[in-house]
Amino acid sequence: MYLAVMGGIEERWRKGPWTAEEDRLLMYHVNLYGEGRWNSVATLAGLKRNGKSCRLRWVNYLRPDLKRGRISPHEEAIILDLHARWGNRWSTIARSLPGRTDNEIKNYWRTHFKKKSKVTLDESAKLKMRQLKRQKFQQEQRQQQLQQLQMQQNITEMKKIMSLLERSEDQVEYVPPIVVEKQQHKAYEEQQSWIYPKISSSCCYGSSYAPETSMSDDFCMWDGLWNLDDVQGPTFHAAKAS
DNA sequence: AAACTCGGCAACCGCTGCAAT
DNA sequence: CATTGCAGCGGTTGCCGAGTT
Repeated sequence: MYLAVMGGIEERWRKGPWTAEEDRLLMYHVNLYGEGRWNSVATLAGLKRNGKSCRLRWVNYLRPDLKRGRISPHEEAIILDLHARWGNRWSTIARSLPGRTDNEIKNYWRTHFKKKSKVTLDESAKLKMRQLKRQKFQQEQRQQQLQQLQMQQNITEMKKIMSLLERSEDQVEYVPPIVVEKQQHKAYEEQQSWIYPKISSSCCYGSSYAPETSMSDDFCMWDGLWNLDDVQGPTFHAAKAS
């Protein structure tokens, strides 16, 4: 959106770094009226910023619950772990790190790990990468297993129905589709409960992985399977492409 | 001292999903 | 159902300071 002024066109919205005064105005209005409705915050506060810019400034810099300072080794481990699981879903990762923003984590990843993956990796990092990739691979395997189980179940279900249909019609107890669906759903949940470990609903980090298979046994195989430059793996790319 | 490189970070841009109309 | 506006997300850019040549 632009505002015509003498001698040409000038942008209506201010851009670039925020001043202390702008910060003060924004903080004052958010504290007064709360988060959300960023476009009206911008105009009410008398800021020449668009709502988007206001939101970003608040979320990434002014929010009182933000944690300042360097990322701790523990946080780094969480980032690595969750990135292996979620890929570049920074906001999802940020939810597991209270006080850290998606932007912060994204920047941290880019400056620290993106480079590390290209430059020489020390052994511990390599080990970590392998572990993470292996976990990802196992997850995919479980997914496939589950799909196969579902298919098998559908087939047996179909067979059951077919055999029932073959019998005389009045002997058949009619099972409404909704009931079949419910039974299938129940069976599916049962399968999930043993294929997947219980995952905490409140916090995505902290959920346990499936039990580790012996590290030394399959290490060579994993080593050969993984291309260390490609951290995200085939599933991630496929998902992204679709 | 000047030029250059690089890391870190704030901010912008384009896109998507969703709710309201 | 189509349109519109908004919030949120991920990718990218550009600035700045510190370190190096």
